[in-house]
Amino acid sequence: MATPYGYFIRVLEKGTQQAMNNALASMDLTAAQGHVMGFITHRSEPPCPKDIEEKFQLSHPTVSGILSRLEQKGFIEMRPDTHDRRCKRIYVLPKGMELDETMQQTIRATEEKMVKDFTEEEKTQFEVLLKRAIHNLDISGCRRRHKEES
Amino acid sequence: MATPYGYFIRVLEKGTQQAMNNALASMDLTAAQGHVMGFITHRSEPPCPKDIEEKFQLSHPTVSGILSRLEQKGFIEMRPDTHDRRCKRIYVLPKGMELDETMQQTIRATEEKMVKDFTEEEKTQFEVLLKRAIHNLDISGCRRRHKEES
DNA sequence: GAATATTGCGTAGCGTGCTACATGTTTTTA
DNA sequence: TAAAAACATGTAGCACGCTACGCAATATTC
Repeated sequence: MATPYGYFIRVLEKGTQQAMNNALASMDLTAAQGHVMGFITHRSEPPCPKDIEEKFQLSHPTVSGILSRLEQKGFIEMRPDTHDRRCKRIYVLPKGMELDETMQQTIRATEEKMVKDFTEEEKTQFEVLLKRAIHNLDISGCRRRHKEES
Repeated sequence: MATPYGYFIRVLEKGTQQAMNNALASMDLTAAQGHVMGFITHRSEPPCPKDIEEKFQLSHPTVSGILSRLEQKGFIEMRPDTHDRRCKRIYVLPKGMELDETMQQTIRATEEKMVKDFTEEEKTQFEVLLKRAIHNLDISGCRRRHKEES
């Protein structure tokens, strides 16, 4: 076992997940739900589930489950698109809007905590290495076809 | 959204997970199961579930589930410790022993693919930064107390 | 226009992560 | 020795990843 990067990545991922969960718990949100809420709130157009799948590289059932829970909590609402009835449009409800500011701040604070003693160079390096590692594996999240980055 | 490290970490973790799953699928193993099998096989003493929890920073129910599946597949066997009947000792069965060589090789190959175009310096740097990020979050996996590194 | 392919979503079922609670076994304390 | 604390494991129940399958709506092809 030369250098178990996989181990560190697992632990780090679990750590960030947990830190986010703790930070967002007071808002009745999980980490995944928080990220999705942020994305929906800051879209010019109400997105479809499909957009979220692509953005976060998640499978449909995963996104579907997260959206159900968000809907159940009264943060969002889903209505079929008027033109293409296959698509569902996701609308943020007032209760969901209220979360936004605190949530973004919380997410940001947690991100920053992780690299709190990194120099600017190290931050850049870290991001570069993460991206290259992702590229090397080239599963690119799922087996979805590539699209131009949005 | 300054620098969403969290995003890259999630994607990278998912990528390695998936790569490992694909690589080990032919052996009827998942990534998690493979890592646990490796640990059990290369222990001088047959470990307890507790040892695995500490090694991989996982909760008891998680480890418990993985071990059940490994046992069901006939790779391992669990018997109560003779001296302390609270503990279960985990023994690798012949069918599990057979896996080892191929499995270790596969895991290693996937790890190396991830950093295939990294210089030695970059590899070191990557590991250092991952460790520091983990330390900064200091959830240290779970809420378990620290122990001397084994 | 009709048959076919593609697309978007839903559900079933599983593995892996968690917390919270219960059980039985040691160890410690009184 | 008896009561209490600590410890290792088990189970219930949930969130979130996945694959595989099915259905309805749109697009494409003939």
